[in-house]
Amino acid sequence: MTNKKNHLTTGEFAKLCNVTKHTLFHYHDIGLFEPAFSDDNGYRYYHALQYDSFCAIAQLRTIGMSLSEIKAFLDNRTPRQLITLYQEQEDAIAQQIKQLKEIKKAMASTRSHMEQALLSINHTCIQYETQSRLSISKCMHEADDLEMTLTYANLVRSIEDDTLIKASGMMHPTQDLKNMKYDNNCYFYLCLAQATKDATPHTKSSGDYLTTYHHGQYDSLHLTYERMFVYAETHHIRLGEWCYEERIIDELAINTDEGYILKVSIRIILT
Amino acid sequence: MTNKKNHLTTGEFAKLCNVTKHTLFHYHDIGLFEPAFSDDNGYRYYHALQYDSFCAIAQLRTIGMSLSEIKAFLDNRTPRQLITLYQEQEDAIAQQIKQLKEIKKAMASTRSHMEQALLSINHTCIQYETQSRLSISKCMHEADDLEMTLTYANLVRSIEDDTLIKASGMMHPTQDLKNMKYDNNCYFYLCLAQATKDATPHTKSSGDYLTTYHHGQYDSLHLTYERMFVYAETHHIRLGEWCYEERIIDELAINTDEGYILKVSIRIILT
DNA sequence: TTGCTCCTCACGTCACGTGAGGTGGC
DNA sequence: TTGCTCCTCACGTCACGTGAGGTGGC
Repeated sequence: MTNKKNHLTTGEFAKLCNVTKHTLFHYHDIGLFEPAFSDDNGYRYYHALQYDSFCAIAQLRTIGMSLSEIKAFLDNRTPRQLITLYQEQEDAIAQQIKQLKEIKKAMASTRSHMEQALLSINHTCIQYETQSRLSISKCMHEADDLEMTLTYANLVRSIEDDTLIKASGMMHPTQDLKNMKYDNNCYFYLCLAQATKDATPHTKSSGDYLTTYHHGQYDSLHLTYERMFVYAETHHIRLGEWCYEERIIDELAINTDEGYILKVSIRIILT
Repeated sequence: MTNKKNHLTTGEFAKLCNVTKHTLFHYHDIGLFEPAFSDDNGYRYYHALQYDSFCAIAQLRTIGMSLSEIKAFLDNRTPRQLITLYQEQEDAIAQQIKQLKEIKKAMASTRSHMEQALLSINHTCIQYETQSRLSISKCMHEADDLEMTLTYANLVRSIEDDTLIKASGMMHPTQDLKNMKYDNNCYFYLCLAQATKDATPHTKSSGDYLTTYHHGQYDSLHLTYERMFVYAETHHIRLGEWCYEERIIDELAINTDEGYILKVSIRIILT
């Protein structure tokens, strides 16, 4: 039997590796990493040179591999295999970085919209917006809550899982709203980080938009539109075809009963 | 009691939300998200308008919050709270991106070192290297395996948890190696992504290095050094103070008994 | 009635963490 | 002997997933 003096107990080896004893127990249990030998009384003894081996496992853990993947990899390891693994990981990381950047950007944008919304209560102004491509739902006519929800949920499900939704809302034909038909020919839309193949596209063109942040319930939305139309008329502004209602402060920021904040915007046609 | 016709069963609502029924069961269990009402026979019924509420939870899940954190957040949600949360998340994401970039870069670098090592077997050449700052261990004299491991492990533990190790190895005084004293005054070193306060720094200066990829066991390393010293002498090359042995292909890529590949490099002093 | 859905246990997964209760070595 | 370490259960955590076995509605 190997001399115990040259070996480390579970506790000692764990301290060396900066993990708890239980991690070593677990790795032993699943056969991923075993002590150099065990005593008759069940005591585990690790050899100092096993440290390298443990570090290899720890390294693969940090890149997110599961213990069974690590076992499989180490059982068949070759320099070529490692090179391939790293190549794959680098690609995956590049993907992740891209995703994270998009998420971060979307959050910052949402934040700034929220800040603006909290400042400008029901106040109409003119804002410039850049062009954006929207994915839109099927057209809705006099839809009830259930149908609307189903339509919206279908739109959300139609996009790929890892596509980020940067903004969402509803759009109405301006003419219908002027005629006080609030549930005719309206669509849900999503503004996505990447364009999706499946969903129907709609281009929200760049330009100046007559903009109001609507605070409160949906049923007072018609008042906001009426104010905007009056504003347009008194200022001799011609309005574009579509009215966009974008969700700025919703369920995520506030309880349903307190009312959302919507950013209502209608393009200004230069005459 | 509310009319069932206007409501969705667990299965229907789950499909809408793109999750399994069990997710809804679980959220119900922990009181995170409950059906609009339950029937006498225990059937759960969800209202279409609850979809928004579910989406809020799903959104917070995608940014990595735990269910209890989500519950706590939603219980106290305000637009201000959300803005703060997003700000924190953005900072955290920026950190993550930085980390991922470093990991990716380190992997690519390791990969290219490995590729080179696999091509250049025991062949001596001259390579230019940029300056790097190394964190070094305490000095070792005639240390055995155990002491060496302890020293190396201490060095590794001395750096902060999230600091990436880009490369590691050992350095010897060139003079000692020339005198065939292979375990005098040698140090372990780590090349870190960020400089750490605690560890002792050592600067590996930029310049041309006499370089060999040593394949095989440690005990044949002296042969490699002898070859390098002969090469230096025949080419009238003056060598720098330190010899660096960097681990290129180790436990992670190959089984211990097959022997590592080390990159041995000694700076060339211009005369 | 058939076929589908609903329900509630109860146990599994993943990589350990956290004691409890008992033993062994210096 | 004291104080520390070692061990093995066994159960907990997290966010569900996976059946089993039974019931209910159209």
